[in-house]
Amino acid sequence: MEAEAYTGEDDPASYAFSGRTKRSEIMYGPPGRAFVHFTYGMHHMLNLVTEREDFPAAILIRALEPREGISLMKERRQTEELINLCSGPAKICQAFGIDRSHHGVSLFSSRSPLFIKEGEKRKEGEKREKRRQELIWKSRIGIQEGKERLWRAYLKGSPFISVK
DNA sequence: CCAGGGATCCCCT
DNA sequence: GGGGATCCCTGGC
Repeated sequence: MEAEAYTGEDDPASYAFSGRTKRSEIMYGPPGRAFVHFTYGMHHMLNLVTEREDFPAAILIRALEPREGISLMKERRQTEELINLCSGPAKICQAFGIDRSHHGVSLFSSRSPLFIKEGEKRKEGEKREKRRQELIWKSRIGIQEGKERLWRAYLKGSPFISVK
């Protein structure tokens, strides 16, 4: 529902800005791996490594619409508000139980403890999407820069995002 | 070796 | 709208 791109060594907000370090190393690896980042002493954030090997890039998963496992997510997040379960990068990790143990796992493999799955086809009788949902591109959250990089994308009209 | 700061969230005012 | 919680990577000395 909402994600941000961090790409290249010339992106000041990317951990690859200062080149290959222990922290940024995974961004130089093959695409499809989980990059779990720990910050502010208490929060995890989930990224998907993208681009070819040796080119540092990742997508930060910032928000999504909860579909399954709602009750477990509510318990982990200590809230009854559906809208508050996954409306932020650290909230997602809390709701899904993602931590550093997931760092480096393949998000493309169904054998992983965490992976991306193609969406189910709509069931008979369910409302069919008339057209592709439109993406809105804005500047990234928490990054101090102008509008030179509109690298945050979210589904237009979705209530399940972190910031309007 | 140590200080600074961070891709956040929650609670208070 | 502001501050605290609280870990760890990075860079500078």
